[in-house]
Amino acid sequence: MPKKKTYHHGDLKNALINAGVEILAKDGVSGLSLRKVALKAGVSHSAPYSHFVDKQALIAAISTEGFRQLYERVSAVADEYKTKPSRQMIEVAWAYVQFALDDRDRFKVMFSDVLEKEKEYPEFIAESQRNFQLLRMIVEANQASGKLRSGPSDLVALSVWGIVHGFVMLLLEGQISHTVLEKKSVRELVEFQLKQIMLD
Amino acid sequence: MPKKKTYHHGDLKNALINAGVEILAKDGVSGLSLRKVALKAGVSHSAPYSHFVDKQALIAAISTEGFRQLYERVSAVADEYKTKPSRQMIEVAWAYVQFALDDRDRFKVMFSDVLEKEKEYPEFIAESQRNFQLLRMIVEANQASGKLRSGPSDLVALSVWGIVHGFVMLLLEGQISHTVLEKKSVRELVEFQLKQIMLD
DNA sequence: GCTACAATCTTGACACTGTAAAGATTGTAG
DNA sequence: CTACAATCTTTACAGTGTCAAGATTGTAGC
Repeated sequence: MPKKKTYHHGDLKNALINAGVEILAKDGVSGLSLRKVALKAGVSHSAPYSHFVDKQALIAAISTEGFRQLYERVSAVADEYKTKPSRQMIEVAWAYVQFALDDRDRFKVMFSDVLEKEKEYPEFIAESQRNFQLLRMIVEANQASGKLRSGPSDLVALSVWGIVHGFVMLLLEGQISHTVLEKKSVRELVEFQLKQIMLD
Repeated sequence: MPKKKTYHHGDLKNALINAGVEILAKDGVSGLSLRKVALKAGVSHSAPYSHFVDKQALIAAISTEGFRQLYERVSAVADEYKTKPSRQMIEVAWAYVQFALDDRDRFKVMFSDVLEKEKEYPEFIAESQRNFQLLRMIVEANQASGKLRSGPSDLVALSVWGIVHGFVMLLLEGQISHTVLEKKSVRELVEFQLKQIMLD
């Protein structure tokens, strides 16, 4: 897609989101400023305000887009292992972990307190709930094949998400001791985590 | 403790930490600025630099202090239920959750990406590992009484921490759907989470 | 095709932030 | 009592989010 230097950018909104993701990957969350994002997108420092009322709004958009991509990846994996109940859960969890490790700072932004008033961003809420519903369906499939305890699927899904998400967070924060990481690979650790909660 | 208006504050370092905690509770993480902290402590905006090289360093100190208090509470509860293996784990988890809910923003700061280069703050690392070792001991006690699966206690501790911590995070981020929260109290949800991983 | 409008982008400004440098004040070791 | 080191203030600067005013441009209606 060739870029003409017109006054009107054409697709600035998405350009800003992408620029934000790149900056996030390179400079981390503390390096993410509206002005840098604007600069990277090749517009003036105030241009973003035509598309986002706030810095928070841009962050919300970045997070929302992140959830969309997460959904893509997880649902693809879930689909791929649809016929293998014994592996589906671990592969889904692994995809989740990889997504986090792939883009650590974006993942952190998606879940951490950077976005303060989530309630004000309905798209963000919708997209994150869509992810939860996906997990819930996967959980129900696993319950049906006896891989997971029965019980309210939303609560069990919460457990599964919690155990994996908690692990990822501790991993990203560097709170998992070096000695543990030396003994097991991350993949093995995820597997171990899941085995604690899964039946067999 | 009466405050004399001397040039030398006397205990500015701790005063700054406490001021930081207060501001965190009132204005959240985005409202936490070095200058406000200094103002609240009654000193000039540059005074903090005599005690902390960075804003990050102050945040590290706040987090470290938070971990100390968390240790206090968790170890007290663990001790209290030392002779009741059936309840110890849930009470410990509940104390953890309450600690988070008590001071949401400080808890978030302790675990979220606000503190970027944790490695540079050995006290912070030490204090958080001390907490993990405490949990590990509790886990070993629960393994001994058959409440938890056997296996490497550090890994099992990781699972327990992960499942509770993940739940708390999702709770704090408002990612737990309203409908779930209507059906069960938070305490019940914690219990449900733990039951997924505990034996009986 | 022309025109008026609305969307988009730029410029300039402001208050607030973290941080550095230089100097003022004070406790304390010798 | 004095010199020094620790502590605190003052001043300054670049970077930040945000707002208001104006410039540019696509486009709907004639």
